[in-house]
Amino acid sequence: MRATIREVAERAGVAPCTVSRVLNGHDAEHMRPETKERVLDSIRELDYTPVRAAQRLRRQRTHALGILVPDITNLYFALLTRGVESVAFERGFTSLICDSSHDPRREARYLEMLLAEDVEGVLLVPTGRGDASALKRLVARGVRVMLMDRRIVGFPVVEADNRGASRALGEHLLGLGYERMVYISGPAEVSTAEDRLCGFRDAVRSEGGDLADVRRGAFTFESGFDAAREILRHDKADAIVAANDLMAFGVLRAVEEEGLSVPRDIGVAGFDHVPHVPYATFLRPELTTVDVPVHEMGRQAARRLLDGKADSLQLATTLIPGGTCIARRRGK
Amino acid sequence: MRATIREVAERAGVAPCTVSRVLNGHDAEHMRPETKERVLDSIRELDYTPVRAAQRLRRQRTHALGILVPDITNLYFALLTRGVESVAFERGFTSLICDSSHDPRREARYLEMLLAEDVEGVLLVPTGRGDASALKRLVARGVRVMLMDRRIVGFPVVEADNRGASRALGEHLLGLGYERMVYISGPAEVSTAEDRLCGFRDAVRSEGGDLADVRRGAFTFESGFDAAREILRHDKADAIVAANDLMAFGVLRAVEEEGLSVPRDIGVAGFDHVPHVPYATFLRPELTTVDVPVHEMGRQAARRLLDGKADSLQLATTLIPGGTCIARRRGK
DNA sequence: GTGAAAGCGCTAACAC
DNA sequence: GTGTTAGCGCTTTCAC
Repeated sequence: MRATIREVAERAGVAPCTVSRVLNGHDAEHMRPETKERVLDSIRELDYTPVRAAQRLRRQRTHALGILVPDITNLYFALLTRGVESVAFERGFTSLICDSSHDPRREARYLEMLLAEDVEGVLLVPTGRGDASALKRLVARGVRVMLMDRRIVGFPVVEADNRGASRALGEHLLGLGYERMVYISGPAEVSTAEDRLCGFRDAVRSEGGDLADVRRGAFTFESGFDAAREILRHDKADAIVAANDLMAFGVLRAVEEEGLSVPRDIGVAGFDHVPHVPYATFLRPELTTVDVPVHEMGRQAARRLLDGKADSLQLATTLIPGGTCIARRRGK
Repeated sequence: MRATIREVAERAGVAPCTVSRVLNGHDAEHMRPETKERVLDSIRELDYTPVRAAQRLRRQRTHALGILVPDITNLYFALLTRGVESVAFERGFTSLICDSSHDPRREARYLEMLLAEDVEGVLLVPTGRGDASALKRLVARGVRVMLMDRRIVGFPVVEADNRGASRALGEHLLGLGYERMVYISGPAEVSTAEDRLCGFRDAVRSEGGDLADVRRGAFTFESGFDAAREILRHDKADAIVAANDLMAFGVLRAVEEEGLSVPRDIGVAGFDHVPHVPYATFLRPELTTVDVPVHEMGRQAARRLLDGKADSLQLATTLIPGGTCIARRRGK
């Protein structure tokens, strides 16, 4: 049913290796053009495609990459994934995209699977800082590993300058005159959450002040909503700052239900600018946030991994003050 | 550096085929337990994993599936992809997830790539109805093809009952008393857009009326926003119905900028209930929409493809009247 | 109950 | 310039 290299060779009246040479453009120079033509004709006539498994076995290379993120339905990670995949595709690599669902056990299973698939590299956004063992096993096998967005000690990472950006955000808000800010942080085991909290604290403390309160969320809409409700009932916050936009959306919702308005009654800020596509910005123009160049993060991570550069990289971010996008839109 | 089956065999003092039998649980019954133990020990000690390429070559099966969607950053398709992948993973299949970016040429390139990867099946949300040729080539090669969400004649599909659901939506809105409804449709070459428009028309006409106007959008936020602006300036609509939620979000934004309020001044409806995760519903409780069980769509499509059932399937949908989710939340 | 041997489809070193 | 040949790592038929 399916043509093999031998059938192509027979039909063209040549040996299999000649066909192979044509396919891989090997000694295209030293080959009689008419031979090449005959081979190409046979390939076309038989609709021949090389069997990848045979190539991989023979070449001892898979040209495959694994991408493992905590949640592909989260726009942030979807854009990151796309960045990685685009570079991989350009360079002739096949990407295996996996979704750990924020579950370290699923993460471990997928790493196992990627190992079994003999990927040459893995680009990973880890669920936490736990299982370096699974990663070390990959490295021991010669698989290149590059972390994205979140750090784990001992592995290279391409990440945003979360701490610096968060400090800048804090300074911006202090400049607007807020004095009783409550911070909703993210999961303890995630470096981005920690960095953002630290950076924000840096800013507040350098002014001699401190945060009115810090609560821990889970980077989800619900957890932002619940935390904000609590804050609005008990604290006398003049601003609520969430460690990511998803939680900030929850805050906005809670503020709205309380009959308050942003920024008149209270300030609200997020982080990571989940929108990237226009609609969330349009829906929530009052949100102050920080843009993380997540697509570029994916591209850089893939490039470095493929180029064999095993060192880390920090990407710069952009502060998006509330209201900006609306203004831009109106001005166009 | 990496162990092969022969090394495992030598270390266990058996022949390679015995190791293979253990790995694949073949004649586990007729095997001396101590032999099996010795083999398992060697596997563990050498951290052995079979080379997939060799297995695939020998077995003449890849256990790989292709998933090709127009935009993985769109939550709708991300959830669909996840549904497919979950079933594939459960059954020991590897998924190759691809993103055509709504571009028929990229779509063709990815189909090519999947063919080269020797996938056993392709689950596809086509960009349009154009290139059946690429699909036919796959089928001719023995690759199973299952469409999702959007139809192309001649191929099986798992889709929502868009026409029926849209009719129900129309009847619901008519029941609320709207009389001058303007419809924003989707791209002409996409069956879902066509079906939704037809169904909505069915409803309005069965009451002896007709739509005040029909405009064509591109299923994007921007196109919904722009169309709504036009409508609000020229038509005297009492309701705007968009063929998907993304455009409906654009409509809501335009309505807001116009200083109008939903549903007091104007009704707004969407389709496909993009939220699925709580946050969009929370942010936009006033939107009336139709829930499409898109994760289940993915699971069903994968199951049917893997089970060799090459017939189509329509899934039922659920009407979500505006305001419902807020009410539910408050009640909890 | 286990082993020997062939071969899946391809590539590359070496012939000529 | 092109062909011959060996072998990548695995599974499976057929011996015994």
